[in-house]
Amino acid sequence: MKDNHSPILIVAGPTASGKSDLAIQLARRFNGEIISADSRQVYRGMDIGTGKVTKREQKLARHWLLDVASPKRQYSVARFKRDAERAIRNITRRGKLPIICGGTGFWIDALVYGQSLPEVKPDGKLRAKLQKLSAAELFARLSHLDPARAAAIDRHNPVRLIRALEIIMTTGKPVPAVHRSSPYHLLYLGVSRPMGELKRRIEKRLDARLKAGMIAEVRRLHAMGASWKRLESFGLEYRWVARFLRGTITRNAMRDALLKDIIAYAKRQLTWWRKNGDIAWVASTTQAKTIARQIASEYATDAL
RNA sequence: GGGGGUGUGGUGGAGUGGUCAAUCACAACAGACUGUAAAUCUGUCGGCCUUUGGCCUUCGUAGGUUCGAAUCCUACCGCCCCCA
Repeated sequence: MKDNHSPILIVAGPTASGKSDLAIQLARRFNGEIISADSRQVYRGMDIGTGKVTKREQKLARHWLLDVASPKRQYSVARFKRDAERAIRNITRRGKLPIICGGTGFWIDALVYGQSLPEVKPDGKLRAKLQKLSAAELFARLSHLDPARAAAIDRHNPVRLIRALEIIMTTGKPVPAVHRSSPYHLLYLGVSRPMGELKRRIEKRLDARLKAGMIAEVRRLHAMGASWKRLESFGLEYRWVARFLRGTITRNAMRDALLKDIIAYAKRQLTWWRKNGDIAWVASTTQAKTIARQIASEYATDAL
């Protein structure tokens, strides 16, 4: 853990684990600022459905990368990486501790493990064209153009196949292999809870969101120009509430399906982190505080 | 009391004589992930084994018909509907 890299605290964890609250506590304790690593909280107007921290909570600790994009436009890992790096530099320069907090594992890893993403921007036209092809056809093309990538890719996954084709067709050269080292001194916390407890929290929170005006929020987004298709692609509350608003399902069916989907999502998040040996998992607030104390001493002795 | 219907794996629900351990969906479990990542995608899912195959036990219960039954017959039990 002793190196010259600047320290970064990460608070990751599945949805409804309580990581936002913990991050705020840690920020207050260690003079930190929070960088949200959440692929849906970057969008303006998506508040209730994403569980975005309130303005009042934002006063307790400064938050970065909330509300930085229009829901009508595409925000992506690459932009996140660039924006977050800028935020980290800004925070560090002022002698404060950057705290990455979020549930989007892919984004956190892209930022924190110094992966270089291929310099190929999404090409809407090309994607639209490729979308018409079946997975088998896409795979056949990729095998022809970039056999190495084809060998490693999930041949059934159109999203992956299309991006891989986009890269090879634009650059003509294969994607470099991933290396897993970090330019930062990582203090990687994971907030976990027993599955039963997590499910209860998810359900309770879902009902609170419905009561708090989640349906109106989605209606507003659509009125402001976010297409049904777009809302569908946001997943979870935005997907299911949009279906309800279009009248394809009842309110009860919406709630049931949504609950299942959120739970499945939490499991997928856990799968992402499970294999990551850098993470120190905390299961309770007390445990988090203990770890925080350790971090405090470490941070004081070798980081600054 | 009379008539009709129905009972399938954790759930819903197919299957109506052989190719059925039983379509499918959901749940459950496991996994992938390089600019859509709350998205997208994969595998397992009765039990056991020497696991591209073999064996065993399952389709309300008990018998029966048949070379062979989740599928046909009889009785019983449960549930539903109609008539009384």
